Amino acid sequence: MTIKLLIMSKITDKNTDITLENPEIIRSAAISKALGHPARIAILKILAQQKTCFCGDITGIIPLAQSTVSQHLKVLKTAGLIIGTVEGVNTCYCLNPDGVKELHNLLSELSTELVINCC
Amino acid sequence: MTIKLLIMSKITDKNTDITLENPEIIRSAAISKALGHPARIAILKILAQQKTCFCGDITGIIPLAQSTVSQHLKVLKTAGLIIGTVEGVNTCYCLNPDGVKELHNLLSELSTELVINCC
DNA sequence: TTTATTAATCGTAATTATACGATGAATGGA
DNA sequence: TCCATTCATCGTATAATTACGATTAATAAA
Repeated sequence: MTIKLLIMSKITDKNTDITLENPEIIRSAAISKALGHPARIAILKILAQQKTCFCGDITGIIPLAQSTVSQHLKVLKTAGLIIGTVEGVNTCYCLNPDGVKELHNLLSELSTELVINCC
Repeated sequence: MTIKLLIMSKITDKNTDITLENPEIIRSAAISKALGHPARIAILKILAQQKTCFCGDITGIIPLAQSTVSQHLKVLKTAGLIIGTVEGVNTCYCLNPDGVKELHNLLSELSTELVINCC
């Protein structure tokens, strides 16, 4: 086995081994955690439906205080699932394509792995 | 519109409307929350790989105290993602097919909705 | 019967999450 | 310039999460 292949297998191992240090597992958990509140799923769905919207729009739709909505938006932003752009006095939020793609890839990979190997 | 259709449309609305009371959103968030920790994703992957295993096996693989693993197993069980069967002094855990299917359906539906409508 | 093993639960401590109102910075309009 | 609007952040209270060791109940083995 060449050194290159050895390194490749190590990289592969790192992403397939079931370890708490596995970056795929860590990232999947982080994304799932961000999805782990009804308000945040609702926000993502609103952004998917309306493409872009202001923080105030969301506050109008979801019956939570403005500060609470802002906190949820921060969680989604920190998780890389949305992007916020300041437009004058408003902040325009939209889905982050990269984050959403990652979400889709990681979660469909995981859920497929689970359904296939379901007892 | 007949009464039946009216009722059907109401049921449909209940599952498509973006509300914090929408059962699909609530369930998706609950499942995501259960996935929201690396240890729990690792446990699910172990169960997918080994089909069934005892609590002690998992404790051997994941570097966490037995009580902590037991707590994570409880979270997954409460979320309906795994099943635990007492076998003598051991408890045999396996994936819950119904829960895993629900996970797969809800999360792929959500992630597809998000990727399709990504800016 | 006594002892060992397994795994759930209890008790506890530290951290994180969730919600709200209040405050403050930035911008737009009067 | 002054006021209104928007939204992030602060302060804060409460609840939930995460981790651990200790304990307990149930079963298996000696």
